[in-house]
Amino acid sequence: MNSIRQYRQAIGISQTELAKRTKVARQTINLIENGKYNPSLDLCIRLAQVLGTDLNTLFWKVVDDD
Amino acid sequence: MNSIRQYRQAIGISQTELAKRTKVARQTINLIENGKYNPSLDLCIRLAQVLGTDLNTLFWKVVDDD
DNA sequence: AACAATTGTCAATTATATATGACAATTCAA
DNA sequence: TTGAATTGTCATATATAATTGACAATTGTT
Repeated sequence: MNSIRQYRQAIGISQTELAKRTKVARQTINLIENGKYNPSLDLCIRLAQVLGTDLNTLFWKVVDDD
Repeated sequence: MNSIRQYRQAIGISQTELAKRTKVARQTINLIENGKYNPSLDLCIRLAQVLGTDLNTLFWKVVDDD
């Protein structure tokens, strides 16, 4: 689905630590990693910044149309 | 702020039409164009698709750090 | 000037993202 | 195999995204 977990583990931090750095609750991170909901743009941007990547890489799924 | 209005006008459609195509209320489009709030990721993705662009182009503001 | 289409905005409501606290399940090192 | 850290999940509460309807302000056309 999305690749937040992989980026998080790549920098070796826990959900708790990622939550702290992006200023949300740990449960929010958990739900997002498990694809259970739909974060706000602001949070997506904070996630991308903290994970050292960008919006497209984290959230843009190319849909091929044939 | 963001460049949704420019992309919308580039394809020559009204807020009402963009709202219809992204399946939200016109007021929602208006608020987003005027930077008054924080859309959901799902909506950001629909906007990027309808406007023929991508998340980074619409919403990723590069912060230079020096 | 008059009219139509578009945009800005307000108030009230509904849907849902996010918070908080708590606890069970799992993973992993001692 | 015990215990600590991490993760999954539940229930309740709060903040805010998004809807609906309506109307004023603006822009564009004839």
